[in-house]
Amino acid sequence: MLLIKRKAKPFKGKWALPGGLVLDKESLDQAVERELREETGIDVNYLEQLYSFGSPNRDPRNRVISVAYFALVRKSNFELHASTDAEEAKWINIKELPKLSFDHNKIIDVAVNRLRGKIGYQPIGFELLDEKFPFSDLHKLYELIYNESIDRRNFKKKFLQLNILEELDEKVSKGKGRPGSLFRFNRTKYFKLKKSGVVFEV
Amino acid sequence: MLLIKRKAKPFKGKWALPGGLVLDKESLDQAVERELREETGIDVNYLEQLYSFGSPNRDPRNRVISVAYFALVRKSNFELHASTDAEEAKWINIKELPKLSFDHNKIIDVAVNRLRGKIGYQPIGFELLDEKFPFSDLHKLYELIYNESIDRRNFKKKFLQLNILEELDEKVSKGKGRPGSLFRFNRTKYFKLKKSGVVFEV
DNA sequence: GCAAAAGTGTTCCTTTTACACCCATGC
DNA sequence: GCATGGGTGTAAAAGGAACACTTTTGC
Repeated sequence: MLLIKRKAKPFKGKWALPGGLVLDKESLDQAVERELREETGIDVNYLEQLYSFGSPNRDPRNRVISVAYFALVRKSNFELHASTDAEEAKWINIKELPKLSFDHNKIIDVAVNRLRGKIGYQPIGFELLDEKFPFSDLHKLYELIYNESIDRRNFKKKFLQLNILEELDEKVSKGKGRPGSLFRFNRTKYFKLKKSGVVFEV
Repeated sequence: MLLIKRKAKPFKGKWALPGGLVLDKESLDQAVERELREETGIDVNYLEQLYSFGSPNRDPRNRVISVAYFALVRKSNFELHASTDAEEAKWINIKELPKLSFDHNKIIDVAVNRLRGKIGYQPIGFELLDEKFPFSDLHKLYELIYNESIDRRNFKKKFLQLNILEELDEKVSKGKGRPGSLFRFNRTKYFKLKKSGVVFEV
């Protein structure tokens, strides 16, 4: 999770999700991208509206209705384009989340469930991986999100049968063990297959 | 679809989804239930937040951000509790929708897709059927929503295996043909199974 | 040469699909 | 008695789960 440290009251100094107010002439999506850029300096790969939160007392100041979005970002993207210092925005392991400002823990819960539900039938996992990745990264990603172990061989078989990955001629070594081929998600193939009625399902 | 005829400008006299403004001290869900009651006189069985629409010019008057909900209602409920006259609120077959006010056609698109996506893994179809229903009603419902024919025998086999329906001792005749048993969705059974990790999937 | 990770196939079992005949009722 | 819809079972095919040994590298 990418969190920011709040600079103003309420919850000053506590961690929170980035966010802000929608301007008069922009769409919701535009507002999200703008706020994210302003507060964390990143451009996102994937953006999806999550849910709108509107309990009357979720903000101690005023009535605030938040349209929450969730984004997927390659960590490498962030490291390259970061325009803020580490004090203000920080990646935090989702298993070590502190108590956040407002109802933001609840929002994260909803987001994680959405991701878990969606990654099985939409190829959004690639938005979290580098463009070229060893197969084990994909495997570990699914295991992480589902929070359970998946048979390596069956997973690979199934995924390769979908025919949306290309295996490259490059190999990469992770320090120890046999180096593995790099793979790349072929968006074009995916959309062609989707159009012709084939469904992605892992 | 349950539509209302607009009484005020803009789009006066045209069909639209029921809706209105959120009051200061109510949650979004409460606002939906209130508006629905005020404009159509019904209480809903099932309510789910759908999506928030916020393009800057979706309403010609002001900037309006709409948090859309979708509800499922038994038609019989509506006929009983209707508190409005037929001029103001009306059921319209979804295959015969006129062009609606604002971006409401788009909202309905999103809702139909949500329903289609969800009915396969959550037992929300029952919210559209009477409490006791012949099996053929359930079958027809799924065929209608998926817009494709489903083998009657396989569908029944699969559904009964889920073990969340009870077959009653009553039979009902539809005028012609052999009368069929009535069934009832057993919510308690469903939640027990869900808790124990069994997944509903049709 | 040993530890670590990658590559690869087969068998069994479960699930899904396709499909046809009989039964109860209204007219 | 005929038209209509309801009730039921089986066989073949496909898909998913379980599982072990070999290869390449770093140290």
